[in-house]
Amino acid sequence: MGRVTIDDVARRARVSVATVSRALRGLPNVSPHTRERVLTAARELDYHPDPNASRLAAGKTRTVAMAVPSPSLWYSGQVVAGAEAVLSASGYDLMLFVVADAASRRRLLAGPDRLGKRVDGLIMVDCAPDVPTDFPLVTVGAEIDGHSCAVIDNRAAGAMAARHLLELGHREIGLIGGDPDVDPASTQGLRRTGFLDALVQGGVSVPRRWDRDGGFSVVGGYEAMAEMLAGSDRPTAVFAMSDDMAFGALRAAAEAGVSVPDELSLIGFDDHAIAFTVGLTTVRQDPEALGAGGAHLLVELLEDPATPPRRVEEPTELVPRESTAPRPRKMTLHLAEDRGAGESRVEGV
Amino acid sequence: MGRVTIDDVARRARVSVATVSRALRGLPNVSPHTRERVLTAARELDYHPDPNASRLAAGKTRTVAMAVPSPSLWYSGQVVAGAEAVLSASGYDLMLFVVADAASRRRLLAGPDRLGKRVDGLIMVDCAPDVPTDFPLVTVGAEIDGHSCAVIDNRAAGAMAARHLLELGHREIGLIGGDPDVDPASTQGLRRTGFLDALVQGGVSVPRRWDRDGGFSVVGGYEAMAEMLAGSDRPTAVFAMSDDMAFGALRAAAEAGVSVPDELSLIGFDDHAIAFTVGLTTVRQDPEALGAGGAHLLVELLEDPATPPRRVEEPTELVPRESTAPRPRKMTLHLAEDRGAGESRVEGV
DNA sequence: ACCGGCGCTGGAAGCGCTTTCAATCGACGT
DNA sequence: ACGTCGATTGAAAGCGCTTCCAGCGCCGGT
Repeated sequence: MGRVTIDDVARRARVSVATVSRALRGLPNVSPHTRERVLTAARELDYHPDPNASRLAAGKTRTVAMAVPSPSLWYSGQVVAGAEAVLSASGYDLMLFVVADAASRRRLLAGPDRLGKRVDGLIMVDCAPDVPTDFPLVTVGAEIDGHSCAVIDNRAAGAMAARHLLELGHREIGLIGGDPDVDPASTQGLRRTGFLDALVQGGVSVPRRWDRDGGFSVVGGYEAMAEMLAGSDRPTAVFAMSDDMAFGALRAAAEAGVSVPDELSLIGFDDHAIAFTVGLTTVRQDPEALGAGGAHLLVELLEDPATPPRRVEEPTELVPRESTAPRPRKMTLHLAEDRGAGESRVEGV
Repeated sequence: MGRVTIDDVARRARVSVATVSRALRGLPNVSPHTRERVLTAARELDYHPDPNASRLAAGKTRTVAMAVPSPSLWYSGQVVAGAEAVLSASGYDLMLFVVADAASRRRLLAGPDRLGKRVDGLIMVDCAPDVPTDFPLVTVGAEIDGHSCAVIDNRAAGAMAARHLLELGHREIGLIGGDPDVDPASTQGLRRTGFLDALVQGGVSVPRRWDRDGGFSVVGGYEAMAEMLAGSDRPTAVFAMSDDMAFGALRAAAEAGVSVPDELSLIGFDDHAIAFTVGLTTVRQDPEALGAGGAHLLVELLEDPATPPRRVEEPTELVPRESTAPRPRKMTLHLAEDRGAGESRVEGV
């Protein structure tokens, strides 16, 4: 088995290999009768063309690569799963590359050694090529000129979280995200500015000490929240830019004896499968759909290289649960007459 | 770029393509001087051999496949990440296949169409080939004769969970696992019987109504626990065979007003990144190490096909946290004289 | 000085498939 | 009945690399 070549099929069907090749690939100019004979012969022999030979001769691999920065994130897993499903349905194989740092990302594209010769196209998850390229690629999560992408409206989603907090009356608001100085055009940059801008519209701004980097990991979120809570003054609400970080934050709050949502409202992002479990209010996105969308886009592009770039946007949705609540009322009395200095607060119901 | 062939290098180095091929691959019978010239030429031209052409001619792809049943599980993500790291370090590319059902699994191996011609070897995660095969493959999680594997001692790990519960004094114990009638030799079969057997050793058996299938998903665990708690009598402790299910179970308990660990102890399995967040007692395993181990095993096998099968076992560890506690004390008074019937219970401290 | 070897090289035959390009065969038009 | 055109089909030339095999200097041995 596995040793059947196109010659065997040709011999059995009593035609030339050229005809077999054409018949099997559904090309025109093959009489129905001949085609039938070839197909039968191929079936009987359990023939399957050697993909490498095809590739060598034709330049197609029926394989696409996927570049993922952090494969162990829940989000990444979902995206990959979504993409795999449509790719395999379309007859493509999936090659997975982890591009944790810029170096490996560059190597992936710059070096035609790997990619170009091994795969027909590339799906980049939440990252983009460092240099422009004409290699067939689409992005998921991130957006970049000249290429199709499957994304969510991160600005709007961030704003959604902000408005939710604002509507609950919160004014002292913290943020657990990634690097505060990240590229504003990146996925997390948009989410961040969308959130911050909406807050500003509501007259609220986030002081730097409440704007922390949680590294998008559970323990990162834990530490960020712990530090925020250790400060002299605390926010009454916090937006964690991923549910993973929110879970960590929840723990930190519990350990600090800060009750959620009574003293602190927390909203996450993703609607991680586990989120409902702890009653986490969050902004839902569907990474599996994103992955599937990206895969569709790429297949479309490979099928017809002339396809112009498209942008498909998956919806996003606020999922209110138990981790957010109206801001605890605080009355602020200005005691003008009293000892000259400022103000003091009295907590009320 | 990318159009450089071995001929170009040969021409530039003023040697034959045969020599270039040998020199580049470090084969013997090339004089140091010649080799140097070839390497230089290759570098200057930024030459990279076409993997497809090599494969066609030599039969090697420097690519390995990974078959994963449920790619979106936290466990799977970790395994893949671990494997990817060592594979890419060893110069192999990773192809990912999702084999959700037996059909796709069979197709993957039986049909030499895909695998055999595309990859040098295969890593099967928590699953095994349906038919014996001599294709180079190793398993992760599962064990199977004749092939190397990277595993944990599921029996021992299951027993560990059982003993923990037993030591806390629990006697009414429930189980949230997969299909109760699963193959006892499979990953979950071993974990299950390890747990059950250890319980029996402690004189405890799990009645069927407390032995539920949680499908290894969060909501599956939720539903399983909800049903268990809805019954007339409840266990005082439950072992969820994955943390995901445990998270769901935790939620179900909360909704049922059953306090953990006061009224119900819950122990999970995995030590999911989020587990510490909810104080889940669990049995830790390191899926990333498993993936890395499997990858090593496969690389070893590919490098030297004569390598005999090896079994590497990763350690497992009980991580006691807040979700388990001593069994609530119950005194059972046999009121012999009283109204004939059996017994009644009085809860004590 | 002659011969068997050994180390290094180049020539050339594929690996299995795709793709011109030319040849073949009817059918059709006049 | 003859030339033509389109639909089919086959022969053959690669795709870029590996590898078998033969050729060639140059060594030590006799």
